[in-house]
Amino acid sequence: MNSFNSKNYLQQLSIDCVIFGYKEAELKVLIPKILLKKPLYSLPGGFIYLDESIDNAAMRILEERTGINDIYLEQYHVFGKENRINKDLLDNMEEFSKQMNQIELEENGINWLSNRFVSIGYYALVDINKVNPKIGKMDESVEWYNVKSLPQLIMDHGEMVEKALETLRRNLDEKLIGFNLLPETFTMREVQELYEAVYDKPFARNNFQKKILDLNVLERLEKKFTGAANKAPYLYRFLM
Amino acid sequence: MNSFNSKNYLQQLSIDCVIFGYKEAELKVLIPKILLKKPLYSLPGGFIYLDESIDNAAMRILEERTGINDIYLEQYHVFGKENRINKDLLDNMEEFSKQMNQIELEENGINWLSNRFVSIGYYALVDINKVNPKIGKMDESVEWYNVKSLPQLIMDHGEMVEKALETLRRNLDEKLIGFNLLPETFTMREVQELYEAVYDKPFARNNFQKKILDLNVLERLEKKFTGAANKAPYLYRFLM
DNA sequence: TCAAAAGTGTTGCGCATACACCCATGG
DNA sequence: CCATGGGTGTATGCGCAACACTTTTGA
Repeated sequence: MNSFNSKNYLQQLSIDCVIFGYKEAELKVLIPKILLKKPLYSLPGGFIYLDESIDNAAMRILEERTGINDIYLEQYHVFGKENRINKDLLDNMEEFSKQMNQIELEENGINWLSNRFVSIGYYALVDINKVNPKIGKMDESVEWYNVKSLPQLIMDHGEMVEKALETLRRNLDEKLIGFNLLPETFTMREVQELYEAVYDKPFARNNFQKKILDLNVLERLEKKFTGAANKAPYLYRFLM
Repeated sequence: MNSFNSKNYLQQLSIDCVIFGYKEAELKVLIPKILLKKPLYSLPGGFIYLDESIDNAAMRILEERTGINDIYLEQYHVFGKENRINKDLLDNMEEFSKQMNQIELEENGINWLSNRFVSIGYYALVDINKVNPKIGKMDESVEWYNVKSLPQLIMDHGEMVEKALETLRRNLDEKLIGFNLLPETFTMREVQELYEAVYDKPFARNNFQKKILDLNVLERLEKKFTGAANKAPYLYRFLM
């Protein structure tokens, strides 16, 4: 891996990704923890090469983090307040950077990071079972957090998650993108619990089943016998 | 006015505005014509000062063009293909720039404009009667064009209008933003013709009236007598 | 009195919701 | 045989679309 060189990137423009996953009836977001004295949590992000489209940059950043590359991905908002500076990070790098000279600062991108950045927000929907979260160079760990109980995030990243969730809610029904969060086959109960996690409200079981089946985008497969003392549910596969 | 200095702006990031107006049952877009041998049409755009939010930059650009500043304005998409360069403009400035030296090129922003730009798309809804389009330094003219018969636009600006119109259609009902396109008072027919212009399809008069009135956002005022030999329509005012 | 445009009412359909019931499964 | 959870059917209300009818206006 080459050392950091800010000259390769578009200046003062970044990408941040809200990566949604789903497991055990919870909508989750992938959040790295930055390795510093005071723990900082931030969205996975990155920069755009001079000869790279913003969509490709987002895909590259996602692949770096998740190891998978056929991900549902959508640009949803640009965050560009005038004072959008990564103050949390800089405050906690003071002692770190004091021991460096100017050249070292440049080489490690510290000066670069002290700039104002306009950030393009993307959200991604992944099958959480296929993801092997990769810990970045600056990170201590990467974890899935329930979207309802995220740790405090740096800068405006909390707001970025909020807006991503709003967009997901608006698009879930219309674009039928929810199935990107599920494994290859799933039961109707899983679909319902996913919807309930996204909208944070219950749905009536019979009406929900009817609504989803009437979309005509699911193929009914064999039954799933779990050993439980009840009727075995059908498995489904998404057709599009 | 100061001479152009690219150092004052965020690099390689621009804003382009699709300014919608409405008149005579037509949805219109404000398009400047760039002053060159070959006529070029482009969206009104500009750049972002280093200490300016992107929303404020968009408002400033709009005010420069329209003279009004309480405009409905919404960021809708970022356009960032890898080769997004203003080739049309550069091709037509060759002889122009041949006669300049390097310093003059810099001073006039010609070199700056030859860069790749990521552009944030905004759309605006204005009361066309309040606007006095201002001709920019580089422009030959600024005109309102029917969105259905725009001239050929440079770069991806045609695509930008398309996407802005899609967004407007999605938001018109949900956010009740259409009234920004109408004058202070208006008849129900005008509202309907506006909707028909936006969606490019007819609506049934009685059902449309009922739908709009049931929103409870209009105040019914006095009747409007035009001298025509038919029942006088009510005037309405938008309440929000 | 008449044409043109505005205002209002009625009916039917589709969709979402609420309630109810039956079925399969393993202990 | 029973508790549990899955699958399906029916009634109701609301919003939208299609139809019809009445009212106002100035020539």
